[in-house]
Amino acid sequence: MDRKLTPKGEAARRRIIEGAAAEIRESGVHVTTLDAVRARTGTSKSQLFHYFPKGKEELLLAVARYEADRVLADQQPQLGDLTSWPAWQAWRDRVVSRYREQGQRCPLNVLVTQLGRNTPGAQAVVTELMWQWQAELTSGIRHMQGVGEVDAAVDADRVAAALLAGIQGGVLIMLSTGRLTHLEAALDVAIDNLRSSTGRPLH
Amino acid sequence: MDRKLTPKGEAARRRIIEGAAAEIRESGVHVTTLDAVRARTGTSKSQLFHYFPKGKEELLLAVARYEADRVLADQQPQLGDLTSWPAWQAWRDRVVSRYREQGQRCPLNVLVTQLGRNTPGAQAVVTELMWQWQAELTSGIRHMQGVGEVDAAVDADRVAAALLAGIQGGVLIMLSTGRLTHLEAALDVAIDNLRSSTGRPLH
DNA sequence: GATAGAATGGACCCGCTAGTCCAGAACGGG
DNA sequence: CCCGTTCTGGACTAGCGGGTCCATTCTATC
Repeated sequence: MDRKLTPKGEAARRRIIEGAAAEIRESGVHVTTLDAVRARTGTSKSQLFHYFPKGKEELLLAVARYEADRVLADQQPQLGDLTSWPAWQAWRDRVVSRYREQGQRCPLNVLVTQLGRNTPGAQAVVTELMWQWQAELTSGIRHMQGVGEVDAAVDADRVAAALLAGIQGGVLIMLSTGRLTHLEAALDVAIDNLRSSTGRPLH
Repeated sequence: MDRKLTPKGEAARRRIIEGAAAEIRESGVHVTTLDAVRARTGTSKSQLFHYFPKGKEELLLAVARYEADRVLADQQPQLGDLTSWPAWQAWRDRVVSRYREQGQRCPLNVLVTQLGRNTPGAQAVVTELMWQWQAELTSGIRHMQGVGEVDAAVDADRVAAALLAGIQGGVLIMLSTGRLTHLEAALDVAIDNLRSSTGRPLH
């Protein structure tokens, strides 16, 4: 990983990763060829193998890391500040509008369903992403419990897990059907249920 | 589609589809080669193109239809009989145990994330599957509203959409992380919220 | 400004895979 | 039993894509 790279080399390496990521987002990982990446980034075959000696697999792993970082970053600062109902709503709107914009070019889904299946390394990246994402949601729910807006008896971690699943599924269904309704439903129903939990009779 | 096929031909065609489906479930669609299907099903190259003249794409579409049929069939009869809380629980357990058994070899996910992306035809198969699945869930919720077990003010279709998204995401996360917790959480939280909806103060 | 190591260009190779083709076997209706 | 159709076997092709290799140019440091 930490080979000696001059600034120029660093820039080239970065250019390759970003170009590959873009190419993969547009075309899918199994359609993307090294030659397409090479052409898009204005590099040569030997550069690809110079910066990623283990070849395509190593490049894909780097792309996975790159995309994973973006997924959560794209939801900030809202995701890290789920401290009131308007804040929850703002985050919800942010998520929905982001997925509306990007349509079929979905870094998250590419990462989870295409990159994440190939190697244990990429799988670990996905797992880590899910872990962090859920931690943010759990933290938001706990905060709402702290200020009495959510029933203290709610299992924050379980609800966060369910919400995360709903988001993942909503995105997946959007990519299959072209409709955002399921993503919106998952978010709205989850938030509604949290909001109306206070004073709800426990079973 | 309805070419003249003798019983023998029908059987061969069927054998090819099932073999291809099994191969794809085990190895993934982009790894599965026609030669692997050929070897597994004890057929020859010319047979593959005899029964699927348009080649691999046509075969994959047939596999998509085959797998889509199985996904819902595997949840029956429970999915079609969501008429009491124990019945809901039975369906929930059925789903969980099925996905626990099959582990990484998941027809649903192969269909949605690998087959469904290639052609408009396969995409339509996936959309249709989601549509039917959600209709079954909606129908179950409406029935519970009819017998007074779920608040009549609940938007059955929206809650069903959210639940479906949760299932899809739960399965997806299971395939990424190896854990069933998110699928279970999505199912349990959704059912819990339905159960405790009666008498809940509406926002 | 010399020199070692990094960065780049691009031709080449090899294996793999979808798809073609033709010859021949099996089948079914008359 | 005959003949057209369906079914099967397997060799062959064409092109693509990952990976190798070596020659050349650039860059940093002393």
